[in-house]
Amino acid sequence: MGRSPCCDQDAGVKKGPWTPEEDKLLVDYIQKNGLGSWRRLPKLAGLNRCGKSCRLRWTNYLRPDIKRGHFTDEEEKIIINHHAMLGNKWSSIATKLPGRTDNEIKNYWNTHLRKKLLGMGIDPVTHRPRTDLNLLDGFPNLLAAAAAAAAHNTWDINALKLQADAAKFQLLQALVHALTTATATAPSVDLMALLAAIGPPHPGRVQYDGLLNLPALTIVPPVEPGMSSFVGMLNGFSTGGAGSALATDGLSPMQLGRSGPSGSNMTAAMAPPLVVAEECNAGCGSGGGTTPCEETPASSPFVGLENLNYLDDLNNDNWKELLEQMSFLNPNDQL
DNA sequence: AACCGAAGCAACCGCCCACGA
DNA sequence: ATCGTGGGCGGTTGCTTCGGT
Repeated sequence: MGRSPCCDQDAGVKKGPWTPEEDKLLVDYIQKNGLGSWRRLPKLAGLNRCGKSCRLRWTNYLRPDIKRGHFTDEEEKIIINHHAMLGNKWSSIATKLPGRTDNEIKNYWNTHLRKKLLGMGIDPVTHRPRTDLNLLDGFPNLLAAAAAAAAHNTWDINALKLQADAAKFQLLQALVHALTTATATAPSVDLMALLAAIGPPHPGRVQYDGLLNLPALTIVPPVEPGMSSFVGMLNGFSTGGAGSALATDGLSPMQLGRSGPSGSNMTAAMAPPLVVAEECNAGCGSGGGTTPCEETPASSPFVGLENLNYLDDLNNDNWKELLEQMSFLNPNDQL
């Protein structure tokens, strides 16, 4: 097979930015003759460019149906949703955005959306909440951002809500870590009371006071640097908590990582996925594989989450108080 | 006004696959 | 079955613009 001898072997072909004159030659030729062999096109069109360069210039810039300008919120949403499912399959994502090129989407992702997700505490690669404790530093800001997003009804409210819950989850981990670590100062009684207050035991809520039943928790070595794993919590979350004081109701299935019935997917449970790649239900054979699904997903990863009542939690001042109480933790003490 | 670093983006590079001979 | 070619794709580069000092 081998790599095709492309323009890189053609001596003297021009590289770099295209001039308006070159653009005109290319556009005129394609309008007159249509798309054909890109390799032969430069010579026929009178361009001192390689065919590949002509193709890229045409598909990414000169094509008449190209839509330029700022991406709308709706387009951003589509990109993020599909990136969560397809990964860096920019061309596949581009098919969902008529007029946008894969290159433009890729650049927009790298320069805007990636940073946006990072700013929200979301790993742009896994679309899961970042698992480092530094996230907790920004937890109050996260709450404020989520509240602001709710007030303005912006699209990323669900992401923020989920992220806030993920942060809470990590906060609980930090708390349990602190409570079970000899190096930490003994928590105050107020902190204990606060823990219980955050999660009153009613349907649809994690029974956080179960965390106080620490002997029931099994501490295992960190699954990766900076993370600890609490089998007791994990089992409680993923199995419904038979024998555990924890209930699963307070966290969505997505946050629970859709781990198997055994709860063995420890990483997923410790880092609840914000967006879960849906299995392709269009029969294309992809979904979980490397082949991008070309079909429109049956549902957005966010669909259905709107019904979850997160704002009550976000507005729960007890969380903010808990953060303040958590000051006994060494900020540099990673889990 | 000049300098400098960061950000944005167009374009290029090189690997890969599909397809026809 | 093998090979050559065309073209698609994701990653990277480098130029330009912008904002801060």
